[in-house]
Amino acid sequence: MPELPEVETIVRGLRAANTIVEKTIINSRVLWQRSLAVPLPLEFQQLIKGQKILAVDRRGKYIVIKLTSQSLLIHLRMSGDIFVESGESNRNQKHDRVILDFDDGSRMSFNDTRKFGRIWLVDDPKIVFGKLGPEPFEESLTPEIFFEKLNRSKRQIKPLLLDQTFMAGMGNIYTDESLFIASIHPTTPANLILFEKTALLLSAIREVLSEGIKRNGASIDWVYRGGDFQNHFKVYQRDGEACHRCGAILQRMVVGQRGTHFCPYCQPKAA
DNA sequence: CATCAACCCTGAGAGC
DNA sequence: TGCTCTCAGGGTTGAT
Repeated sequence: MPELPEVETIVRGLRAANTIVEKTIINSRVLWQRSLAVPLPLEFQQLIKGQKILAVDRRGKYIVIKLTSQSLLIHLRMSGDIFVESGESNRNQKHDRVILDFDDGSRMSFNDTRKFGRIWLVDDPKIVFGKLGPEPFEESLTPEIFFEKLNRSKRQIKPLLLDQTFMAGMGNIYTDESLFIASIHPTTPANLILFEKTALLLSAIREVLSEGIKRNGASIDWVYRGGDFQNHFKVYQRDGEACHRCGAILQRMVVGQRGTHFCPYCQPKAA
């Protein structure tokens, strides 16, 4: 499930020389209509044809592809992935949903098994992510401001961190890992967390995301292959196993309708 | 404002 | 081997 580090890894790959930047889209194929959030397939194909790719960026979990006169936004959601290739492909193309053909004979495929991913072709990206919260690495997001944001909410800390309007980019994995590092129970009301603890949480978030980016960036090929961060989870999907820090048996519970993994000893409910 | 259920989907894993 | 059932999971929407 692509979260910020996975999306960042894909974006860096797409940004690499001779991948998609500077190429012109000469044709597009929409194999699953609902992968397009906006506009409708026919208009999408007419509008995107002839546009050149100028740059690739990331905002939260969105891939932002700047075109000549518009922006192509891609959200991978649960199972989305991007492949760029030329000539015959030995890849499983079963779940390809939208394909862009380039002027040099190569193509970019949006592959999405579960069909949750979405693509937007818009004049102004702000229309799509106008309400997104700050980037976790934004310098203006100081420990003081982070504390104030948390202090303003009575919501449980985990669902709050997953709320993209609070902060953009966090997903289930990195949230569980961050809360473990900061020793905060996932159901703790945000406004009850003391300043020192919130500062620790912010640095934990940045540490975990950086580690994720580093691991996925370690992929040999530019295409996202899953990286190897999954081998470094401290709590995620480790319920029933021993906590690396204290040896207690890690637990799983549902918080805000999400599977949540934590250490009952390191992350006591009293916080 | 906070919480919650339903929905969108498929494949993996469990149970038989 | 293979069938049926359950469920995860990001984000949106609508109800409480």
